Amino acid sequence: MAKQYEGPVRIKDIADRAGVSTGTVDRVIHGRGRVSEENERKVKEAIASLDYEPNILARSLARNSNFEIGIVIPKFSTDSFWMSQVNGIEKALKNIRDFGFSIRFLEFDDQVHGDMLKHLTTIQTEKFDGLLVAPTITDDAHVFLNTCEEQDIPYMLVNTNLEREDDLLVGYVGQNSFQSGLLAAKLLSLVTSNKGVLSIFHMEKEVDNSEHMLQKEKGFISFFKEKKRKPQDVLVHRLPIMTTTTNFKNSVKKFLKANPDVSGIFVTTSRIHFLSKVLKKLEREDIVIVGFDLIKENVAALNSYEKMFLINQNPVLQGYAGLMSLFDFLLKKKAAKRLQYLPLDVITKENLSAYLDTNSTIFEHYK
Amino acid sequence: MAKQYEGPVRIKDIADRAGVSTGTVDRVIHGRGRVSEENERKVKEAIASLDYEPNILARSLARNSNFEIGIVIPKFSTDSFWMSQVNGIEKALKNIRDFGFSIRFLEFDDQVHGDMLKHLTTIQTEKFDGLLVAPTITDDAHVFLNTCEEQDIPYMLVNTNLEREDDLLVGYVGQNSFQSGLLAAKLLSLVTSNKGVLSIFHMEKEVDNSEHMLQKEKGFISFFKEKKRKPQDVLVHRLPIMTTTTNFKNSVKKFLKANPDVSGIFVTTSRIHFLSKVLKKLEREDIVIVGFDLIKENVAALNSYEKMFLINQNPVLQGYAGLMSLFDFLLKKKAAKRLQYLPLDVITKENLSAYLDTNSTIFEHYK
DNA sequence: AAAAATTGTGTGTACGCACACACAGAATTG
DNA sequence: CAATTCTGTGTGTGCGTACACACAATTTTT
Repeated sequence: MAKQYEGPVRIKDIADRAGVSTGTVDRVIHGRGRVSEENERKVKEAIASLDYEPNILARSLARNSNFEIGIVIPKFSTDSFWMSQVNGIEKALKNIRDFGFSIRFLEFDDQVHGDMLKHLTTIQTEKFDGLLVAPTITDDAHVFLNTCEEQDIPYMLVNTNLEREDDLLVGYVGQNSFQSGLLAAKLLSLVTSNKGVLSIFHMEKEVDNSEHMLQKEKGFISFFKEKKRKPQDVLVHRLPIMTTTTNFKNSVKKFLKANPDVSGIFVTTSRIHFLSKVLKKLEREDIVIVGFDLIKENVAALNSYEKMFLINQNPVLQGYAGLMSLFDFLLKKKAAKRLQYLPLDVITKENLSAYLDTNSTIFEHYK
Repeated sequence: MAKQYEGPVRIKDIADRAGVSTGTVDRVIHGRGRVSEENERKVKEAIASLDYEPNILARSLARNSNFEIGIVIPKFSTDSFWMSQVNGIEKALKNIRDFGFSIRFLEFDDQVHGDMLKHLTTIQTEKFDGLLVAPTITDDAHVFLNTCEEQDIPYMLVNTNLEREDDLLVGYVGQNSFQSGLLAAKLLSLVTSNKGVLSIFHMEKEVDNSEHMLQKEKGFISFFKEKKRKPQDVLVHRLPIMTTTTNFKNSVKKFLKANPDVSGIFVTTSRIHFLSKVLKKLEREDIVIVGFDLIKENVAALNSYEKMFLINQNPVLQGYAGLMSLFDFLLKKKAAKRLQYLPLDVITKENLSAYLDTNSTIFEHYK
């Protein structure tokens, strides 16, 4: 009773079996109407009994349609983290270009509140088929995404997750910020042998408007709640972004004078390289530090500061997976997983070179 | 001077530019000959200057051929490492099925010398378009791969790298065994603070026939050469695979009696869970151990033995990347990178759950 | 030296499959 | 009976592939 293999079923086979033309079958498949009930029934029966599945290659080729995806991320020309994201995005693009996908960058300055909104008119005027958005500034992002909803444009979030009830929200890809805070706490705890006081540095202007930083803080603190250490053992310190290096150095100096028993510091951004330099100058290299992202300044810091860990968010993979999810959503009409968390890679001076060697190659051939 | 975007370059564009027909362009692309030097030069110039890349959809559709790939790996029904490889392979297959790819498993027992060779007649009789081979047993593998050469079947190596001068060798994907030995040495060295003697356990029947184990040993030892520690500080110990657990326990016991100052052991296989159990029984949990692979027995070991590290080879990614490389090679006629090293993930009790959470999702949507 | 056969070089075009438009014929309406 | 709507067919398109064929240049045969 095994079904005999007759090669892939084509639309022509359906047409023959139902006694109609391929055009009619096509209209049934796409619900374009203009088919008598009688024929529609026959065609559906034929599709079911022959177990027809359209050839996705021929479909894409024939449709000959273009999908334009807008990439809404912080300006990347000067930022190696976002440059890596673009890297991943372009790798994904290479894979899906033949399917008619093209991209357009809509950069904004994430240090300027409201700058993201300058792209609102572009979104409204041109018709994008999808957007890849890094909602780094929470309130701006919500305004922006509300407009996407109005324009009926599906969007994918990267790097920072926002909770929104929205059918057009394809999903989120990035790190689990809460988990990364937890991991940072574990690392500091392990290496300092639970001695001294630990601290969180938020080195960023708008902390309360940065969802991922808040999540990292929560994760960090929750580790100590579990371990029954007193909450007083954790200091949260908010530093505005440095206007001058001297400025920053002085505020760290003041902080250490007030808290001489600090044994570890968790920096919730990629700006940890500023801290490592200052600690060296202040001769406080006994302090263990944990920060984020394998940008080049941090690679240098890792090599010169002994007690330092980096947690990498794998920006290349983020960009790659982000665009691919939109592809899946638009072409296969397949919902992406709502939350795609990427691995938290721990990098030390020791495994740095192996990490750099290997991670560049894993996308070589994704199709 | 920016290059204007004119839509995808088609084969017709090349033909126009070179002043020939599409057929001629096609013959140049595929090296089918019958093209004058003059025209060949013109076509190649046009391809280069227009940055032509063939539309992979149209190519597959037109070629209308099937590719059958043989998967030659150790039997996976009872082995969770190879099961994960199959997992990755099947994920890759899902992506490339529409391009006419199908697979067929040719399993062998890697604990039985020569078992791999039972598939030789299959290779010779049926015509495979490509093979994905795990050359775990060196001499068997060479015999096998020589036959591939005779049959003109391109092959991709996974998990274990072999040096072969061979145009049909597409590439290798897996870990850098030498580097992983180096990393193991670093970890042990760090945690034991350079006190005591370190040892390598090869828990496998045929060590000299397992290229990756030999490489791990070399990497491990080279670390200490750099650090100017005396070679005597490293003991290499070869254990045959255990016939009975008691048997194994006794040989470990004997080893520890002879070498009471051992502070760390590097196990070059995934069988580290046997060792952790024995050390617990012998009350030598002071010994730090490093081993390979996140198989379920090792996950359990990780949770019950404090001083243990695992280096993961990411089998899912290996299988995935292996098959995708063959796809690239056969369809895009693009040579894969000869060596694709995957990241060396260090896993401890601490980051285990985050690792398990995240790593499953990254293939969701690769196309 | 002429004719025939062989080789070299190149063009034209029918696939593969799904899509979508132009159009034809039938049924329905006014 | 003409005009409109509905239903369905035919066919050109997207792009690359690969075969059939044409024509020229060269070699071989007579």
